[in-house]
Amino acid sequence: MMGNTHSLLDGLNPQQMQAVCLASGNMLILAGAGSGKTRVLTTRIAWLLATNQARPHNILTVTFTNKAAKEIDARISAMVEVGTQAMWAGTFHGLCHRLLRIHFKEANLPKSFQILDSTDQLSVIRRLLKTQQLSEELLAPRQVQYFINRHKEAGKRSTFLSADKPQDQQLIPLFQLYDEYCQQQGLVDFAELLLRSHEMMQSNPLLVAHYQQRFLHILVDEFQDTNRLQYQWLKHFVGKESALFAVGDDDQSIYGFRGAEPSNMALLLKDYDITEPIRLEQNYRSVGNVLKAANAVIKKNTDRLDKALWTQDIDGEPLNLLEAATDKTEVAFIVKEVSRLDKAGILLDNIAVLYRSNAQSRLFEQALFDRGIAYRIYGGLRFFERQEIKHAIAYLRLIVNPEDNDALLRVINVPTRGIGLRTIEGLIDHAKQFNTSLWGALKLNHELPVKLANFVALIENMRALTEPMALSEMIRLVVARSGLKAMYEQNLKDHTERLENLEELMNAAVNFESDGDQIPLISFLNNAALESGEYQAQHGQRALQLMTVHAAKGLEFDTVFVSGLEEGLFPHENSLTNAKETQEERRLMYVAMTRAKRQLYLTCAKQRVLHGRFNYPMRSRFIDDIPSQLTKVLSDDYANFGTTLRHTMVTKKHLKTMPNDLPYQIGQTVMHQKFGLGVITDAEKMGETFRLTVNFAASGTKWLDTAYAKLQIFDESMKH
DNA sequence: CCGATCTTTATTTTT
DNA sequence: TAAAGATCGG
Repeated sequence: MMGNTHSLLDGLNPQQMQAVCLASGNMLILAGAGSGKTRVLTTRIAWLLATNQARPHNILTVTFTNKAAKEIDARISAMVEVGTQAMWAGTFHGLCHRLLRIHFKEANLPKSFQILDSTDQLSVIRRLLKTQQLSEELLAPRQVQYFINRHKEAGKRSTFLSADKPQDQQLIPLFQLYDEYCQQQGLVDFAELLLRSHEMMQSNPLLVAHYQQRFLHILVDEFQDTNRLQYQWLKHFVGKESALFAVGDDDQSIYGFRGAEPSNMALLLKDYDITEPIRLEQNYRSVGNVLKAANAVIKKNTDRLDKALWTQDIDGEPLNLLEAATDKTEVAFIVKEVSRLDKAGILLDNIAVLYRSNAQSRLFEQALFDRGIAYRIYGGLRFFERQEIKHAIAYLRLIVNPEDNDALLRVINVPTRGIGLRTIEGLIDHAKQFNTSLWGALKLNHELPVKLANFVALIENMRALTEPMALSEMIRLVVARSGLKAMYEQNLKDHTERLENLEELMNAAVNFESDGDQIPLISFLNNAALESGEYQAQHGQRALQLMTVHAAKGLEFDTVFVSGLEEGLFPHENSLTNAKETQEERRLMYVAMTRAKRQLYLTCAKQRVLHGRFNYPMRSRFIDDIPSQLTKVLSDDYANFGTTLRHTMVTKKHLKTMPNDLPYQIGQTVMHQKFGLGVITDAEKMGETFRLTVNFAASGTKWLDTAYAKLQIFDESMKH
């Protein structure tokens, strides 16, 4: 089983070598972007195995995404001959889930507890607000959700909170009520997975001893993204005999919104007496120009441990900059460029299009489809969050556990079967009265209205029929019998896609049919909440990679397009009021740029449709932070996109509202003496003059009358 | 009391 | 734009 140890270590630089071959003890590796972080992590595992310092079951590897976990597993398998099944590798949430399944009793959970994803969580909260007679206007469900999650991620239960602010007086009891409801229903939200297993370990020295003995090596990737609870959770596993190996980069901390505390890195040094972390500062990924540009952007952040990332590589080509006329021409340009690169021999897998938010993927999808370019979108509308999938899953959940109120409410009238709001309210009252589940209330009543009786019969009938079936067959039957299939077949608008997704659900189920440990259906249902759904087609096929910047972390590509670089989109407008969040946006930009090995394109549009409206954003501050000698400005070549352009501009809305004698153009950048630079977003004729709506970079939106306001048309050539 | 249709509204990032 | 809520006709 001994691999060749020397070939494992070939080509590592001294710092990487030091990290891989650490003898014992805990260590933090400060690893800049592209410095071989993942390589060090995986090589260390392979080295531990190859030199017999550890067996697979002694190793616990924690990552942040399922994709990263798979990647690590694949790389190790390629390096060593030992099977890695006994190794525990996964996300914090995945690992906690595993723990709770094994030790459900110690965690005080029912055996068949279900995981609540964020959408489910929100609807539970909505319903809770309703039962408490609290109007959503007074207390936004999202705010309640944020309150609960934020505290759980800090390791706090409602009972440990004191109402400092007046609003907390309402929120704390809600938090408590929510937790009671989840406990009673056997529901576990994402943060609860962590908190619950943390508490379980805390009160269970035997378990702690067991796992400390088992896991001699605990490796954590992307350590800068751990939150306080995750940090405390990790501590349970680090014993006298075990070694914690954490890898991170504070410049790549992009999960602040999820409670990530980059300060955990400093805490780690202190708590584990690490005097000197190992620093990996040589970048092996990107050419000089890309690295210089990325450094110029990140340098503007104040809260950072300054690092000196350098490369031996050549400068390479300048970065390509494009300010397109519209979001459509931006996409058209990128797609055309991709097709050119493809023909020039760059593999499509090696090209990525990145964007700030998932909604931006639609335009690309359309354009790529039209052009016949293979593409693969990661994330996006998560497979298991689509309504048709949720409906199907709710039926399955009801079959497993009829007491599942949420599942029942979701499908009792989907497809519509004449059970309306009144009936359901009556049912809820009835259940409350007899202190039972909704299903219990249905069974209690012997004179059920026909429609309700039919529903009960349907569920029981499906349960009986599917009992002997394989999982995928079971899903097929449920989709057909429940009427979901017929419902989507009738609905011509989106029927193909939804039916295809249901079909895909059956395909995904096949993978769980041979899961020996558990009842396939149960393990399938639980994975549904945690897996983001890499079940998209085109597996193995060479395809252009599309994803959010968040999803791209840890990956690298020959050529990278960062699109939608506009103020309000990237940096996102929700982050502009908060300096901390603006810094996170900047780190996000840094992550995006450093994904590129050889070529980097930065693009933005002067006009963009957002939430179904036209917007005229300024280009992103991040573009202006890059020294102009590193960039080359491209044009989106109007002639080629004339059709798309005309299509966008000549909408009814524009014909109606745009006075044709307007001396300016919508979308034009103008300079105002007092307000500075801005973009004209709207115009209205007011008698002889016009009232312009101008979005100023510094001071926001203003209305200006052309009779008074002196606006200077801002010449593009002045910028560069 | 249901269900279809109109209206409103809220839109980041991930597990 | 799309999903959730409010309204209206049967």
